Amino acid sequence: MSDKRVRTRFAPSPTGFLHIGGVRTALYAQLLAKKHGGIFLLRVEDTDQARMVPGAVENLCRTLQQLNITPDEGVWLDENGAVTERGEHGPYTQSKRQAIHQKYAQELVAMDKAYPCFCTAERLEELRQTQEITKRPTGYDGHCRNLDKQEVQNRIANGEKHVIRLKLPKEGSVTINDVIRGDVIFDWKLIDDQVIIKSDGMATYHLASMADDHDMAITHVIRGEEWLSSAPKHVFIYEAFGWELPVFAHLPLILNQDKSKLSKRQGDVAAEDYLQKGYLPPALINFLALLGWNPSGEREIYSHDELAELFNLEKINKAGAVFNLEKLNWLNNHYLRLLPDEEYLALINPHLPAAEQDLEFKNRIALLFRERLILPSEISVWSEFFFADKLDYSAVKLNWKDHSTNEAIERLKAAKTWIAELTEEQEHDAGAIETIIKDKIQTQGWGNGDTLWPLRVALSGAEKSPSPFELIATYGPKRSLARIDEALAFLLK
RNA sequence: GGCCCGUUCGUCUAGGGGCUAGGACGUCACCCUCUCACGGUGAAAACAGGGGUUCAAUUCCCCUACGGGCUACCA
Repeated sequence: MSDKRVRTRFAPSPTGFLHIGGVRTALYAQLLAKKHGGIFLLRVEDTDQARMVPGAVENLCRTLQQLNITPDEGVWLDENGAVTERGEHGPYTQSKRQAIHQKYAQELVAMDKAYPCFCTAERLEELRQTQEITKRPTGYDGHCRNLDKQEVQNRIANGEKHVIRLKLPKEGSVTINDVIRGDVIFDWKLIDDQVIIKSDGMATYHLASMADDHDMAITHVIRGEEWLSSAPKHVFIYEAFGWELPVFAHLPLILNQDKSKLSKRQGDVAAEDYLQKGYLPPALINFLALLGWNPSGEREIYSHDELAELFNLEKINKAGAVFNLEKLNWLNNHYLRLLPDEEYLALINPHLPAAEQDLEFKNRIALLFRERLILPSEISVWSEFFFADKLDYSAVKLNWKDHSTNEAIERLKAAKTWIAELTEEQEHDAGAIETIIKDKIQTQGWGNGDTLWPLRVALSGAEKSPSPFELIATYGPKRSLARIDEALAFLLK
């Protein structure tokens, strides 16, 4: 490679949500640009008017920016959240480049590398059906490939509807050099004369994307594997114009559990859904980066910056990768635990009852369950008993194993006096509380189990919960004593 | 059907002509322990199959099987 500046791009079409696979494609493009001090740009491919979804561009940009995959150039969201463009190579929205695409198409026609085609949709449909019935490969039969020039001019002058097709070689082969897959050879005779300008005047992907990649000085075309089969057409266009080819990298697909292409049916594929559920951007980035690429070694955790430093196209895997939600969950828990307390608390607070006014109490609860959470929203289930007016003890056993109820009552009464004696410094210190209570238990000659179990169940109303020391520290003495009284009342009833 | 791509534990992967094939998630066991979670220790778990090449193939080549992508006036 020459030392020219690396320029990569992510070029989605605004047909709805941002697919999680698209996020990875965008991420790799950004990572490569970052690594080489280059430019990562966002271009919107909206040449198919029929599939346009209102608001999709904003949504796309917002999701990308939330994930810190903000483009250096091209389409982006300004401070007010409005869609704008920046950069010298614009416009970056393909529908605004129609005239440019038209000009390139005419040049191709002039060079005899493309031709107008007047075939109707009906004729094409008939052709396909005949081919299918006779079990021949489907494809355009070249009906308009060699029309008389004068006839073509007349028909166009008469306003006859037409498209422009590529005039591909009929023999020989073409070799695509892909950084990930090496040389891939295709026979020209098997490749269709692809439509590059539709009858509505809009270019198709094949022309639009190549023309724009060239005009925007893209050095590395990073895209999904589904494009590999059409790469010959793209190389043909580049070579027809004598343009220097970009580096091609066709990424392996992200798959469902059953190895089919990741689809909506089998889980969430929209990046925004993950964000909304509470998956953290660094966790998502870490996870996606390692889905199909690995810098070698045994590390699992990488920051966005570290990824940019280590990234390289050559180490991308060839095989598709199953989207492993379990691992994403593990990563999210990991990143949740790494968050500064302030940020963590801000994330959790919305999931705690708004009616509870004691913010300190709520914060202690949030911190208590931190290592158990995969998603912030899960706090509401874990912490439910803290906010309940009354606990229901009927479903749990307050006495330890085969110990008696009277024994449980005795231990709970003792615990009340211990809690009442806690100093202000001790009352929210689980460690100190543990030392004190264990010491008291020992002086009494009691056992940890027969004392701590009733105490913990009295405080939580549940068989499974954090330790009684943590519960006391989280509740504070007043609420702790009230809970124990509730349990006592239940036992003495 | 045709063309193209792929195949290391269940999953993500490391490795690469000679290794006890390594790590992570998940699973299981044990430890810690009043329960759960965390943490610690350990276990089960893979080179798709068949031919070559080679002193030696999981690694290189070929074939088969299986999986996937493409086969639009969609991207």
